[in-house]
Amino acid sequence: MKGFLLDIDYETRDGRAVVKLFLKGEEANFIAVDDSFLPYLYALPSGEVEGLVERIREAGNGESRVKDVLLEDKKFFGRDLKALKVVLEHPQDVPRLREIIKNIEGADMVLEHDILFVRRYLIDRDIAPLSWIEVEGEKSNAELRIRKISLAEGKFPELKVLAFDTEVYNPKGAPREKVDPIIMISLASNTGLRKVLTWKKPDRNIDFVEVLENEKAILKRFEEIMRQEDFDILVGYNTDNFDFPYLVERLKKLELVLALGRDGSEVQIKGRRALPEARIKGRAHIDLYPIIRRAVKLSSYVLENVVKEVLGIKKEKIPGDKLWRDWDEGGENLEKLIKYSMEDAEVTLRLAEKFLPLQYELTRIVKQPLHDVSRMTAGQLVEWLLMREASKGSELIPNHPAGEEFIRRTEETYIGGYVREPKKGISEDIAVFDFRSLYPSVIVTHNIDPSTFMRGRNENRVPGLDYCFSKEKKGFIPAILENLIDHRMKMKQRIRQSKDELEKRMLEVQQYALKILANSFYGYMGYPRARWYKKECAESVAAFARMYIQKVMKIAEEEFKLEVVYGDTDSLFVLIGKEKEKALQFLEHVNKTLPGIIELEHEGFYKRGIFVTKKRYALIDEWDKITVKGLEFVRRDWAPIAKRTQQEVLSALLKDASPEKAASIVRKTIEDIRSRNVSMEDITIYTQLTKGISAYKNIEPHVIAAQKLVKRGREVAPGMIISYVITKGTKMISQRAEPVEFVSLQDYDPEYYIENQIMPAVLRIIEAMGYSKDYLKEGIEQESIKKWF
DNA sequence: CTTAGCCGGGG
DNA sequence: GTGTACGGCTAAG
Repeated sequence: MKGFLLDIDYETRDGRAVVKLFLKGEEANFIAVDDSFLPYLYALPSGEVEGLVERIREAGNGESRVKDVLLEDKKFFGRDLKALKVVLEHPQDVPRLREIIKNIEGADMVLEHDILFVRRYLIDRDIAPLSWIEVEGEKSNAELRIRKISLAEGKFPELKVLAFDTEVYNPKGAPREKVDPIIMISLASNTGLRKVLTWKKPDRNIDFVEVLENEKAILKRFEEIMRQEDFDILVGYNTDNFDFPYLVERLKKLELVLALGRDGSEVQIKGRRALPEARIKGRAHIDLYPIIRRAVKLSSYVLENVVKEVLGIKKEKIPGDKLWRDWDEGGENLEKLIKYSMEDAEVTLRLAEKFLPLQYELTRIVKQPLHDVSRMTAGQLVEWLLMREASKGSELIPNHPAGEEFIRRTEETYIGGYVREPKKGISEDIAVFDFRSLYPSVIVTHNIDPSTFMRGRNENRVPGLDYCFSKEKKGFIPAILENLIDHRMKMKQRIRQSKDELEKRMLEVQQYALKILANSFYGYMGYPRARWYKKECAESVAAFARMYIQKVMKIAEEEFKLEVVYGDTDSLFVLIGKEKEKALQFLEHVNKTLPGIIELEHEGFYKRGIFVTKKRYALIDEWDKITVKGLEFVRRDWAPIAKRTQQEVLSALLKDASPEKAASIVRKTIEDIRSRNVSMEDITIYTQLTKGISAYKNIEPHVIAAQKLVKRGREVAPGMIISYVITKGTKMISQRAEPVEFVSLQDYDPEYYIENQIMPAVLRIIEAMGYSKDYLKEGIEQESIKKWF
């Protein structure tokens, strides 16, 4: 039978671990089970093997249940060796045996003792989630008992995706599980479902509303819809951290059981100490929040902002204190609330359509469950890819670093990329070049791998270091990376040839997934938690890269007489004047001198740029599109006026090339602040109170402001956004934070807003203009820029 | 300068 | 569940 693997899990039946595969069949969904797979670990013998085998078998007698000990030929960091595979009864026997073997004489090391059972199953059976699987076996109850399993061919099927959002009554700031009910559940699916489940009837009929008796009833109805429509994927926004944990607590309180899992199981919240995650067996639960955080850099990840930046949709947010009032007041306010809730689910679905395809592709490359892959960092993705490749090539998988080793690694540092000190100020007609995937190319070209690393030789030597990398055998990591890069090149070729837009889009996502992975290998080797960590490798990649970028800069300056105004790691910015052809000649020449797959590319032309310091600059292209790096105000506890002023200054410099105009904008803003010609909104700073006031050790401005709210008889609770302004006075800044509702424009401290908000935002840029203090002082008798402003 | 503590998203 | 985040920023030391 053929099935598309959606999810995998295991459970214990009669003391035996049974792997459960959730499959989407060609006709119907089904569950297949496999009880033939046993957990194991490896022990490395330090000397004579016979005795060790005996000792392990004896140690296993009784409680620890050793099924078998097998001598295998394996490799460890490329070296051939013998390892003992210790096969056990149940995954939970593994940690116990691990401890026993560690203390047995003659065992050097225990390996592969912490690989989750189902993940190991996927690797060893060589199957992958979101792929078609051929299973042979016999029906037993509602399940198929697997006799044989293998990968199969097939087209990616339509997956049924449900986006959902819950609204919770919250009269005291953050809602309290024991008291505050869930008042709405909104649903939007790619099968056309649009629905808000609630238990308060709006005055007028709204077609997508289903009014039920009470909270319990909407929860039950949610379960019913889930089971009837049998969704493959469930998406939400911050649902790991809020919606599902809250739902689970409410269910306990209401003494209600919801079987949302495909096998009738309940939602499980895992990882209490770290970040929680909500698992729904048989379906993938995807929380878009962590995905979007990794995928796009934004100043705020509030849903409304994400939707605005990513989808270009304007959507209003209902502030926390308004939500419960709207519910209480009913009438039009209730209708508004219902519509907003519906909108939340709808935009979540739109975001899912945008971000899920990449997760699908990463899942298919890394070959671990979608639920897990969607929560992995880039380093984890690389690691799972390496783990599978290691097993294929009988490489033993190294352990994660233990306590002290991890600390040692975090303390190891090395020199990173080369950054050229910029020519400060405005430059015109700039050509930008960068190396195509420089770090991955260096790893492959120079065969950089823990197993090829040597010291004190001369072949393939790392510039400036006593390291070199043998080219005798292709390293484990470069081999995998090369494969990935080849694959991606072929994909890009197919994109160029394809005429079918849909196919192009699919291939585009695939090549992008490969790019993400390829670009993560360098970081991985320098990541302290990595199994294949090797500082010297990461260090060498950076050293080779520095050599190449410096070499190319030298060619630009000495052979082509092009002025290099800036460059960072893998890029260089040169003044090209009006001779655009020269850029291409330079490029062609450079590429003849570069070895292996290392290649320089032309990134673009810009008509103007401002360079402030390393990593801080702004460019404008021929179509007036502005790119800003390192200057943006990403923190939300900046007053709006500071950010706006910075943007206006940048625009004056880039579009008008007018430092005078920039200066006058700053001057005008300062005047406005001094003369109090600003709005409250301009100067209000927002920070969330995330716990009770007394729980804070550090007293920050928003905490002081919250204390003042309490003093005035207002209730504050965790979760409230505190809006405050900094007022006049001589005390510390934090002591001068006042809740915005208790102050007027007469109270704020202009000097604070000028010195701590406006100045940091614009001063660096203004200074980089080569704006001598003298120039700024012209006509104004002041000593410094600060005073002049 | 380094170190310790806090924050995010959700309602 | 054969597992335990993370990177950025601020105030204090």
